[in-house]
Amino acid sequence: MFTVRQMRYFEALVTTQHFGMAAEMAGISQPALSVQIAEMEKMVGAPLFERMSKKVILTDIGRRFLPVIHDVLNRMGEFEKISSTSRGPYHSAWRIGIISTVAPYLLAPLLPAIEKHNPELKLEILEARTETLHQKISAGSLDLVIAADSFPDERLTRHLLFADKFYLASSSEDKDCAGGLPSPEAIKPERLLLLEDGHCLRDQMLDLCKTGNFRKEFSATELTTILQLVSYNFGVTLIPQLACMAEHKNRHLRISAFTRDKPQRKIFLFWRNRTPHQADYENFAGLIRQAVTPLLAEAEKLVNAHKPAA
Amino acid sequence: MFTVRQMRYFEALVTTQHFGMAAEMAGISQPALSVQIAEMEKMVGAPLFERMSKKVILTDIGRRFLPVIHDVLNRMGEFEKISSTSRGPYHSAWRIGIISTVAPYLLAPLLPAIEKHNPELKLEILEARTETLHQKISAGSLDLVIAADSFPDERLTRHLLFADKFYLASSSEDKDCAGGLPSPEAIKPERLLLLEDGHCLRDQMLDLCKTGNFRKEFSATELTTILQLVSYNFGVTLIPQLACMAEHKNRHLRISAFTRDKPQRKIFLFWRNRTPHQADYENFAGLIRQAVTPLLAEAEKLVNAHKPAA
DNA sequence: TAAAAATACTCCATAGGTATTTTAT
DNA sequence: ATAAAATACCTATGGAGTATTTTTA
Repeated sequence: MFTVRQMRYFEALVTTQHFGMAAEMAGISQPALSVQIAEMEKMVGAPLFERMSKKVILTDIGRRFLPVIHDVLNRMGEFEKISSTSRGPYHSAWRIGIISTVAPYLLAPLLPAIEKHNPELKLEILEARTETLHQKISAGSLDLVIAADSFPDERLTRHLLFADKFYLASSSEDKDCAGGLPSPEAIKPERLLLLEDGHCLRDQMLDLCKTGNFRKEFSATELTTILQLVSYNFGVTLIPQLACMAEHKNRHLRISAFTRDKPQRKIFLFWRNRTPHQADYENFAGLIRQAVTPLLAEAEKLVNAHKPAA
Repeated sequence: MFTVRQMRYFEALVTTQHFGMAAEMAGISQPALSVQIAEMEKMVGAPLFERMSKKVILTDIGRRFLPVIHDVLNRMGEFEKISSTSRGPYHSAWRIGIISTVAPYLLAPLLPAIEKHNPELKLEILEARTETLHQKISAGSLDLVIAADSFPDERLTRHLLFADKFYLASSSEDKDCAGGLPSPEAIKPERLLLLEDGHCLRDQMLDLCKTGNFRKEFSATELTTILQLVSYNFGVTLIPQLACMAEHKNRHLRISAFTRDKPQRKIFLFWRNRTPHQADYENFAGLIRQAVTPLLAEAEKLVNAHKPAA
């Protein structure tokens, strides 16, 4: 229908009530403005202005367009603001998805680090399983994903954040595990507790333990829940290094490294290949690494401290 | 900033997530659409879309423009509706101003007549004095004015609605006037009651009575009020023919024609010369004439019926 | 290799400018 | 006669088309 130009001219003519002045206000010549107004009137099929000797006023029809044109032009004014406030990378929240076995343990050190080094950065966080996160980042409803290895998609770029070792989590009363185990395979399948289906951590554990014969009567959505069960000696499970410091507060939980194997998962930061924020995201990966490094180191120390005792 | 075209293309690209399909949706070629989107991105100074292998999605910046663009395009959709509902002359209310000594008496028969013959027509009515009405119709905040003779403005077209005779209004107890008077000049100035300053009817009366020596201690904004005073024999006044039938209900009021002079005022319908509704307004004038004719005739009959008695 | 978007170029429609005419006061 | 808008005519810009290249999966 009307062009933005024409609406500007219309507005100028309404305010000045004079073709010459309106043209001046719009920065064009009087005939140019006359032509555009005439064009608008042709489209509507009726006069929008009543030409009087000394001034020009809206017709009843023209008057009906006025509020809409005003609104449209006002709203379009927002474009400038959006442009100018979109300079840096932190003008809108980054929508990040994190698998649920990482999210709580990672956010604890990460959010303070962001607050300290990058207070401009706002995150929108979605905690979900790998598959959901994959769908959402592909569809564009997430900008970033933090997930583990098995996440093959050529359209996504991934940067390694850290390697997350698996330790054995058992009850402090569990005598079988008191001396540690050589490898995940040594776990008695009937004592193995797992997260519910769909969690990548569950798949990784099954893979490492090389069994399908685990305790199917227990399954939980949260690792914390599993670890509670473990602490009451209902069974054992694998605990990622990242989770150690948080879960270690539970005194009945014994965490020990495997004596032979050193199983681990790798945690990556993913983004779509052609994001315009490649560089920002790389910096962000660095920030995450900085934030988790001390946490992982503490966990390492904790496990090694147990070793001589075992 | 953006043109309406560009916003349409933007919207198409958001929904199709594909340059080729968006171009098809917009009815143009793929390069044409690419160029316009590129132009938008150049203006913003940042990419609005992230080009992926099989689809195209909004960047965080692009996402900020989306709601505004949607709103703007939606609002612009109203233009079509406004145009199409602006076909006939009755799509918006006619803003009519009527001098207060005419308004109540005229509207009584006019509004039913409109309801009957022109139910589509809606009026916005302003009752005010001549000067106010003149200003408002000149400024364009009124479309029509109904007022009396003395209303000289070359930029306004006027059509005669009717001639409104002046009769003598006196109390039925007023013996001086019992036999009628030959002319307004015969009214004793000290008995003459007038409307407050600014009413054209007051000026007309003063003119007709050729005096400045009237009863200054009474003045009212409503003719009805004056006529109440008259009925209690506080004085006399001139009553316009149009008002007779309405005011005649007061039994103490005597209305009589002057025996020698036949003073009158003429009531006109005014509009701005170059209104696009000339023809409609002429029809409207006809409607008003039709509506008042019986009222005036009744008044005439009423006064003539009194004559033999006098 | 195939699909998709970007680029190059040409063309035409449209907006704008200047000069002039028309219209109304 | 004057002021204002409309018209005529020319120019320049910008949007669109076709053909082609570049890019990425």
